[in-house]
Amino acid sequence: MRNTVKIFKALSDPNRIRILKMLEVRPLCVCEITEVLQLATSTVSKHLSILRDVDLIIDSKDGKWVNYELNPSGQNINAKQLLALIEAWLNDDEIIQADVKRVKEIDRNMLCGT
Amino acid sequence: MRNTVKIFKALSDPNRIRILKMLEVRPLCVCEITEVLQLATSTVSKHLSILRDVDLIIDSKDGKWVNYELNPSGQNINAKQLLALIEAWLNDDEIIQADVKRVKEIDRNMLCGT
DNA sequence: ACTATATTTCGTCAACTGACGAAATAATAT
DNA sequence: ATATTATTTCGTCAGTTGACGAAATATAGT
Repeated sequence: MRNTVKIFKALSDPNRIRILKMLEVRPLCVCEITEVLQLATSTVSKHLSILRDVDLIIDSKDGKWVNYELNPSGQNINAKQLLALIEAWLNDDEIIQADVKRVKEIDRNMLCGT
Repeated sequence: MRNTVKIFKALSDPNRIRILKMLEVRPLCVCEITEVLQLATSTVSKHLSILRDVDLIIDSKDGKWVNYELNPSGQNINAKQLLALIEAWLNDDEIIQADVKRVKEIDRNMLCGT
């Protein structure tokens, strides 16, 4: 029960939904997501930790970057099923479409480092 | 997007999840749900209005009672898919099992009326 | 009309959430 | 070691949420 509520809470925020839809395109680092959402880095980092905490996404270090991606072979059945639903949702949404377009344009080497 | 977030928010509360799982057993009136959850009537009524607002449940008047039930032929595809998921979830949960048992014992004529 | 019962609406309050900037931590490069 | 860049953690603040009781509304029976 606790876990079920927790995962729904994790999905109860537009910015976190946007992050999940962006990660459908490809894995992203914090600075790329920050650029698209136009939020403070600390805010994005918090959102990512909430999503990771309920197994919707996983992270991996890559040098000074941290890559986040959708949790593929999720051991968490709830997370897996919800991710599958969300993949079919919101693809017509204006904001989501703009985010996806932006994700395809950006490159962490342009954005973050010099 | 707004609707998607709203429906996840509706599901982000343990008492509202308990209500949905109780309604899997049978339609219930506010006083029956109040008895099981042991909350103030006004609180339960508010929870129900939140669930109804996102098409997870529907209501119908029956004399002085208001019956609530899961939204069967939901026009809202999101709600429909989520209800299907939740039906498969939490059936091993202690609280849910106790609620279901209680729902089967109670009768609105005992509880509310004389 | 009056009473009783079921439900909803309203106002209030404590707890939680999402936002930010500043400080702390981690890794790379000089 | 020092500087630079990426990310996380912490403290703070405004806005939201879930709880309650009291008052309002709706229906049934007398």
